[in-house]
Amino acid sequence: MPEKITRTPKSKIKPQLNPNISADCVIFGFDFDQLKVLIIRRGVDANSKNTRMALPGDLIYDTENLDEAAARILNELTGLDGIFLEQVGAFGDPNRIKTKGDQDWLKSIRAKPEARVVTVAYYSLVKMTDCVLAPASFAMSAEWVAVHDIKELAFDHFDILQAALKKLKEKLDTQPIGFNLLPEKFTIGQLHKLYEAILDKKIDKRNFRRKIIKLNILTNLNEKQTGVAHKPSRFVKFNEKNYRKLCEQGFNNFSF
Amino acid sequence: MPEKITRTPKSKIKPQLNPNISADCVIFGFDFDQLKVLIIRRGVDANSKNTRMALPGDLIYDTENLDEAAARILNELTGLDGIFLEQVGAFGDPNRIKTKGDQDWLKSIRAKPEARVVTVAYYSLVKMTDCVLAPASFAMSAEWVAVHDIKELAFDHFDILQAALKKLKEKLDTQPIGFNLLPEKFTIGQLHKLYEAILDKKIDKRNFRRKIIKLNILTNLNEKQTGVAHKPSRFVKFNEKNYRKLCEQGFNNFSF
DNA sequence: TATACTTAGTGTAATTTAGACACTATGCAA
DNA sequence: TTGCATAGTGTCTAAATTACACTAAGTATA
Repeated sequence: MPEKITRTPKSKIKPQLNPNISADCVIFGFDFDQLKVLIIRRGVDANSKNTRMALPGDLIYDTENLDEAAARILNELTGLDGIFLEQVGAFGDPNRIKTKGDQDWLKSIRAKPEARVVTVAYYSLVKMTDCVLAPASFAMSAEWVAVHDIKELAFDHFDILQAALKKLKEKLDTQPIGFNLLPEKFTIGQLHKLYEAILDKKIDKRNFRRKIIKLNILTNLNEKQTGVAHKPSRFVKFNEKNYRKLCEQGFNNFSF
Repeated sequence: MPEKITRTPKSKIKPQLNPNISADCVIFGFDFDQLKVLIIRRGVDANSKNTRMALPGDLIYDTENLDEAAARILNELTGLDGIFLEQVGAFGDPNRIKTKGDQDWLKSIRAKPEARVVTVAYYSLVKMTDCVLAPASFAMSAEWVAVHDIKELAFDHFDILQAALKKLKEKLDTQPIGFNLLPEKFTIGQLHKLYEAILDKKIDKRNFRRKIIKLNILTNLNEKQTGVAHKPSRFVKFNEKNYRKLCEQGFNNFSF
């Protein structure tokens, strides 16, 4: 039996950043058209024009667990709490932060820029409109960038992004997590477009509708779109109760 | 473009163990009946009878990457090289090594037993008969234990084992990795039993055979079982060429 | 040497799922 | 009033899944 452990008062008062372990977040959003990622820019110095694009991340405190560290980073940058967050994995090549450009940057922000750092990557699904982007301690600025437009990132962040994308696609195949990227009210057409954006392929409209409707996890709202230059769609919302019921039955296939 | 980096001579000559990062391995084996895991025992002191069961693991060197660290641990314990090895994820609760029993043990083997350690877990599939179990630096002894019989392990190793099992099951759903647990020559009946052991459920014999045979990744050998008290089965072997061909076509469903 | 025991090896029918495919409806814009 | 854009709907075919029961061949035993 694990015993109850109290943290040392010291660490409670002054939590220490661990120089060897960081957390990075791949924060996905959807603008009803493309899959986006929240990318931060940091310069070598405060006024630098020589900025680098990277995933938001930070060293972790010795008092927080990995999930908490990721949630903290997400919160500092977006103001959001209680968000879908899942680990991608650990990335720890000894040379992952050793290119010249990365080192110049690190020297400006870390006490021990040359320390070996293993990072634990997370991915998160957020409603873009809920985000209030704040200049967090670790970022000069933050912006949404279309996944397709990202060709290069600092450190090994491009690899991390690709791993997160892969994980997201796999997850989407077995669980309807896409709702996390949409507002409370949405249309089936928007959901359809979201799946196409994430899976990066065309999905037949009628087959998609049939399959998602059969799951019985959408509740029809008596409300139509307004102000759109086409036939308005009915709004639906995600039915969490039915979803839980479905999960209990051991539901695990939702691939297209 | 990442620049070419040379390691400092210092770290080449005297690699340092990083006190904050470890790797743990969940090494699976199959004895034609049950799914087994390689479990080590360590005592508080050399002659201790008060041993604890744990997963093999060790702090990592600052010069090796995470995959290499896991491969090193696997190799030190089993003598094996070039083995299926996949990351499960990082486990880093600040209290994961803080129970009294764990600390007593750690004090006997680590320079900084109270240091916060994040561990990166891997799982591996090996042919049990190929293993030559050696008392590695981090183990008093090693033994194969049936997964079903493991109720408790040191640290958070029980959680890690469960996560590895989950990952293994998911992987088995999309790729025929089970061959790694069987000898070169095996029977379809043995493979069938392996799937039942891993997925922990009965699978219809005829449906299993039909599905695996249709994949065309088994080569029939002109050799029968001998010395078995029943109708002998024909041996087959895994056909890697056909498997690669299959993978190129984007094969990804092998669930039962 | 006959019988029991054990696993090998085989086919079919019913149901469910996946995939391809085309038209009408409705609101706004020009 | 016409055009434009997306909403919303059904059917057919092929493929996959599931459930299910007997004979074959070798060893062990009485």
